[in-house]
Amino acid sequence: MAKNTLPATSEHEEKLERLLAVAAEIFAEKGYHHASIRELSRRAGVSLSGLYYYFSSKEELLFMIQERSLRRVLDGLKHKLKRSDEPAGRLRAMIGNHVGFFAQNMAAMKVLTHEFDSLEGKYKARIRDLRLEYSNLCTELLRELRRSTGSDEVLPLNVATSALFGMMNWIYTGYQPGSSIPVDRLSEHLFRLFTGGFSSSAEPAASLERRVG
Amino acid sequence: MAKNTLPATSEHEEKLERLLAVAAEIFAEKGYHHASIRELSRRAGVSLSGLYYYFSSKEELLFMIQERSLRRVLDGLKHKLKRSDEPAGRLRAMIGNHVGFFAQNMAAMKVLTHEFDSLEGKYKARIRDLRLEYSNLCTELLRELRRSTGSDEVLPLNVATSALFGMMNWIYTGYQPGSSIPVDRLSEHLFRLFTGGFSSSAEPAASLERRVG
Amino acid sequence: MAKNTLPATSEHEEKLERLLAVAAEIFAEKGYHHASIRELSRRAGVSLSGLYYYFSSKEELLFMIQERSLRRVLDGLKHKLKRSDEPAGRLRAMIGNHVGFFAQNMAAMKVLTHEFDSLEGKYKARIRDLRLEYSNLCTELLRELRRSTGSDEVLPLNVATSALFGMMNWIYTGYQPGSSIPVDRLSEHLFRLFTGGFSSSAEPAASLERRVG
Amino acid sequence: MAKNTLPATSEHEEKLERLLAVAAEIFAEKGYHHASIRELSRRAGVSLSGLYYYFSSKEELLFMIQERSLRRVLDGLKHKLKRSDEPAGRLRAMIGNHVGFFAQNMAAMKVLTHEFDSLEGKYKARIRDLRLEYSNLCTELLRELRRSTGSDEVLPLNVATSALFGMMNWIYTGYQPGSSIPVDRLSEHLFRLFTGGFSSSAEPAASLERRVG
DNA sequence: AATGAATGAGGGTTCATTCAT
DNA sequence: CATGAATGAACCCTCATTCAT
Repeated sequence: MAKNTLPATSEHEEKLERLLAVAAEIFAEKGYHHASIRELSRRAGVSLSGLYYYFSSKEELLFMIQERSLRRVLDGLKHKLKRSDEPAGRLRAMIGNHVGFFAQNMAAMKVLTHEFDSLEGKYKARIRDLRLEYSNLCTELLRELRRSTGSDEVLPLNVATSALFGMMNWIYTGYQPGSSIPVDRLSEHLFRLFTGGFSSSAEPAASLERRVG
Repeated sequence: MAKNTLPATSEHEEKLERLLAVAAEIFAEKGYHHASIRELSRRAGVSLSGLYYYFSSKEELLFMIQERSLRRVLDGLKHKLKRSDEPAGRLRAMIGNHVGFFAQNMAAMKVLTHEFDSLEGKYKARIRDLRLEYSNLCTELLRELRRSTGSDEVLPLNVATSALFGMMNWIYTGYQPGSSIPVDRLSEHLFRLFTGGFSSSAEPAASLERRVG
Repeated sequence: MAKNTLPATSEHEEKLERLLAVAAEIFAEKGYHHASIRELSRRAGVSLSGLYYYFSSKEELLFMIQERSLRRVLDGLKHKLKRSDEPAGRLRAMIGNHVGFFAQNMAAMKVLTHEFDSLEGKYKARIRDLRLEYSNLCTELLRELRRSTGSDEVLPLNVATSALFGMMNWIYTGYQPGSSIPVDRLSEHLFRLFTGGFSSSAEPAASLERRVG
Repeated sequence: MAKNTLPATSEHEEKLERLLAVAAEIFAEKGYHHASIRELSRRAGVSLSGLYYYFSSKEELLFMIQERSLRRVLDGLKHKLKRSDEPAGRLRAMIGNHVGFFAQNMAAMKVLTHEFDSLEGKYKARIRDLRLEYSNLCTELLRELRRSTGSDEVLPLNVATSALFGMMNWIYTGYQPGSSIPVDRLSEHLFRLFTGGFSSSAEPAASLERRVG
């Protein structure tokens, strides 16, 4: 009976999405605090006050950008993990998912990695929870992998997780579009670099030192 | 009497140093753009206008913090590199130097890693040069190491460098003082994690997959 | 069927009346200028733009609240005055009417007493006229009373009128519902307090001083 | 030794006082919420931001106006009460003090009587305390007076206090400068009007009714 | 060497109101 | 009748910086 059965993405949602994209670009370029709603208004072609129909504060804007990015990364990851049972493949999927998403949503991901502390109160708490969920999931993958390779490593898993995220998030620092390696290759490089050190345990490092000593 | 014969470190320099330290803390806490000179004035116990005797703009303040940190890291590294000839030891020295410095100058190092894009014009150019020098030096260490282990890796060295810096810089994200591993152990963990993957080349990764497959 | 034959109180009028009541509450709570049409929209469950079908501006809203209240007070008073011929009874009726109406329409009456100056132009003029009519009627009652008691008071009647309104309007300042005296008693108190001073002329005050001196 | 021994009123304090006076005028004219800091800036000949050197928010401005007025009224009253021991004289002093202060500081006093609810939080609490102190002191004066005249009135003292403040505060509603009675006479009128009713208790009112009935 | 006082530019946000649908 | 979406004007406030002293 209804003229249009509600589409998956309403016009309203579409416009909000577009605003979030533009805002993410500005936040990524200038940093959250230096960015101005007035510039968003200009770039989006919407009046300053008109923006507030779509969000209720600059901070909510930041929150929405971070939340949607994180959710999409997490959902993508969970979906991919269903396809693989063996630990190395699962870690490879995780890295591929993260790096791939980063490459395709550079602005939003930069905001996600750089502007967590710009949030406050409830917003911050909710993003912290999501981040924790993501990071715990990742730590779990590492635990599986370690168990499967039988290495009795002393490297604390949280340090490993941190290092892995550091590698993945830093790689696009100072990135110039077009000047770089295809995402697939990059992911594979990072995967090997990390698992090489992570799975080889203390011994290979020792052997390395012997070899080079 | 000798008030005016310039001592090795003049009173003026000492006070500037103190201001830089306080400023670094504020910048680290709130981010450069959100931080306010007023707060520096408050925390340092100096009048707002009095501050401008020691620096000429907020941006110069940011520049000085970054420049001094980078120089000290670089100088420390160069000094330590003199003591060792073998590639693995030299890389270990580099990681130890960076992580150690980070742990001891958390605020300044956070500013260094987070606020490069907040600089502009000449300031930005000069910090870029120093960063490049540091990063090139690091890439050189990796090249030495690869040559010495004989691995004909396809992993591009700039990717490796990026990944290494990512690991080192990320490790103190969300750091809570007192709740963590001693710096020496942390450095060693990172060293092994990185070199394990970096030096084992494609083969170990392949063997890993065989093992887990 | 009779949807379009205008009833004594049309649906339209009923809804307007409800809106005026809600608006009066908001204006009383926050003051006219601080109150927002958005809040009226929220509390009344009508869309922001939907409101403008019932009134054409925020100021008209304020005007309507004041006008209707004043008219009802005035009409009530005139009606009651028909029942009594003796001056004291007529003044008592006036006070009872005012205080009673205040107690039953606290919000609207607060708006009436507090927000006259928030009106402008024609709206203000029309309310001023009504206020004047009310106040003149009241002054007339005082004149009757004075004549009947034969007191040759020097107290100017407009001062007396002002004082009387002050007493009546102030009494509900900081009023907490339920914590107070019944309206009838309150009216009687005010009536006696006022007439006691008003009718006793200069002499009793002198005697008072003698007594306490 | 000091160049100038600090004067009772520093230049800074003088300027603040001037700003408060101008602000009080604007608040009195347009109401707190409708008044704009921009207009204060214009009328005071100080830049918008320059104002914030003297107060930290619009609400603090309102608070300072109310607090200083109240304190001056209270201090003036306490001082005058020292001179008189007999209850009627003390009440007369109270009314004279209040009305006199109102006449000389019309703007500030209008703000004090109209904009209490525009305050919030701590500011509101502190003004409420002062108001309470004033109102309690006034109630005490009434209690003394009643005791001394031996009248066993049933009129509750808080109603009497309310009525008295209502009379005093309302008298300048719609006041036009120059068009009015001298303050002294006005005070005396109000004093007699109030005490006449307050002290004559139920009997005179009864006699009045008999007379007029 | 240091400061109190002042400023222009710009920030985020709210508001009453309108208009196509 | 009623609404979702949009707007221009105005709001309070903060900031880095300056300058006379």
